[in-house]
Amino acid sequence: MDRPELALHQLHVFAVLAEELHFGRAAVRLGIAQPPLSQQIRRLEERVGHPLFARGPRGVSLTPAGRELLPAARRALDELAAGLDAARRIGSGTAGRLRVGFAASLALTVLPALLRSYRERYSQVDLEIREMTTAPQVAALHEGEIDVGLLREPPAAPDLDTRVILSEGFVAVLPSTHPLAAQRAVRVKQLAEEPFVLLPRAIGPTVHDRIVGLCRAAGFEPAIAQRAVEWQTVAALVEAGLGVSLAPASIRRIRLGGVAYRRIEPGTARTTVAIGWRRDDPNPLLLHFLEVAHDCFGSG
Amino acid sequence: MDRPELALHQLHVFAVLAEELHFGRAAVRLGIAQPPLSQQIRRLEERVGHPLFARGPRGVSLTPAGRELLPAARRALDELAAGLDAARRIGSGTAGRLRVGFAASLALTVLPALLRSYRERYSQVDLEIREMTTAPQVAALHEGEIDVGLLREPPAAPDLDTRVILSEGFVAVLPSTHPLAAQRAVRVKQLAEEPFVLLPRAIGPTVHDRIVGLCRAAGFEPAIAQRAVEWQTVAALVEAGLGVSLAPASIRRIRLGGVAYRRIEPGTARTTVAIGWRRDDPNPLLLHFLEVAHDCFGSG
DNA sequence: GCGGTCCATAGCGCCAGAGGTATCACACGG
DNA sequence: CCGTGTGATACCTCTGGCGCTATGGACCGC
Repeated sequence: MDRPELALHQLHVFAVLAEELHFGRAAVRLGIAQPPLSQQIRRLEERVGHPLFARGPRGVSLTPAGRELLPAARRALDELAAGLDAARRIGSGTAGRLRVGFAASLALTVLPALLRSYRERYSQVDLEIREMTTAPQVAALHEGEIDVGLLREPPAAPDLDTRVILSEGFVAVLPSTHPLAAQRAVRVKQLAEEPFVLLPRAIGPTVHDRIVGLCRAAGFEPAIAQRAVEWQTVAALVEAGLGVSLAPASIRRIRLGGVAYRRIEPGTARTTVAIGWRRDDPNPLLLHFLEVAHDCFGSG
Repeated sequence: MDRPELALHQLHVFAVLAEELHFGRAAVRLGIAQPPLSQQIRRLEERVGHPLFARGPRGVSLTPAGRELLPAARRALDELAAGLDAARRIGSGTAGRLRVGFAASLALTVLPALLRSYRERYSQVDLEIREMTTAPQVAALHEGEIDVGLLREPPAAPDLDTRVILSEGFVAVLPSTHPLAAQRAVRVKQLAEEPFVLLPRAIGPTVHDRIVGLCRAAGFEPAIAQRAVEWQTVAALVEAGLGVSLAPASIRRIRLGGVAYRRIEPGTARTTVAIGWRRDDPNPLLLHFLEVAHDCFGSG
């Protein structure tokens, strides 16, 4: 590509004059005096190599060469104005596309609140959310496949930054008719003989292993009677009496009439949810997303 | 439309850097040193208001804002390069559109030679030829409907310039078997008893009236036995024995085996063909057309 | 012929910015 | 730990060209 021969400024002047077809009026519209306008046009014509306007005593008219150049000039000006505008919107983070990965265990808890808040503030941003477990999220962040991830138990990765947005305990999920639901807190050991409803391990290996780990720490292997791919379904199955479950506390947001959530004892076990991103990612949308997350979940 | 905020030059620099993704190489391609390139990019980024490149130690990459601006910049640059090129071609008269009016009596004589010569030299010019008699041509020139006209017996019009490209006598058109074809020249009077083949007056009133005038000057009213809208047809009808004709000498270019063209006496009557154009027309195609006409038909 | 309209020309002041050189800061690899 | 390659920074020069005012010159209508 050759160096551009024309100045955009002159093309603008040209376009205005081509509309007015009158040096005086065009100069007024441009906010300059008439002689400078004449100069600009002359300079442009010199660069083009041919006259663009035919000067008459009753105003001016375009020459064929001018008629040919005009649409190109207009398109170029519009193109740039639009492109610049779009670039600025993206640069300022008020528009663009943000690809968000999330762990399945967050699909009905932190994710909706976060996305809703974000959408409210940045309605022009195209959010692309993708469900994936923690390890693939880390890989996808590295590959640039996603811009931000919502991770359970964030691993430390060299090029990634993470911020914990939620640290929560576990709760027992019980049918409200269950005897244990009468207690304010449930000892994990008390669930030893109960059938369990859990997510398949493949969906959320991290949280799955934590839950199974809790049971083992209490001295039993949970008897998994039923699997369900969404926490909502897990809750529904518990409500239907198919079993009990242990889940991160944020599951409380799923409110079902026949389900009771009870603090467990010991309550020391906690699981963290973090937001992760490429440390060197300059994308302003990311910063905004982090801000929104901060506002949503405190200074976690 | 607002004043443009960017300099095309910077967009060019931007586009090159976006291709190379390396300040050093881009600077070489641009033929400048590296620091000025850094400055250009910085200036552009300042105007846009956001970084366009993410600088890394192993080269640079585009930010989302940069990715958004790049296609717009490229399109604008291409647009302008193409538009400028087209405008120059038109300005220099090597491309464009030229609307040519012509009198029917020239359709098979001067017109083809002229157009062929012109097309050879200016192959990119879009020639639009339109058959019309002299008076409408003059009007069409005034209206800007045509750019140049080929006129029989050009009238003097205030805003039009004309140049005679051909001044020719008349010839008798005879079947080659006709007794008069044995003579080298024919007196008009000798045609008094012959049936005539002529164009309808509406097609070429000027030349038609000149021919009828020749007969009257020789003392008779021509008996028009047949009309034909093209001179080629006239010649063919003469060949077929339907009559004789009088025609401008350039009709000789229509070569038919059974037709003889003979000089007439007295040979003083001449008809002129002129090229006409708007005096103030800046169209360079017109100048070229006049040049070609000059070369084709001498400095007449 | 005179004033009005319209564009071109001349000459001037001024500064944004393009380009240069020299040097720095940083990251990475041996 | 030091060389190498990357881009950034500092500082300088110089000029292109933008805009101004004042004036010229062509044309038109009254």
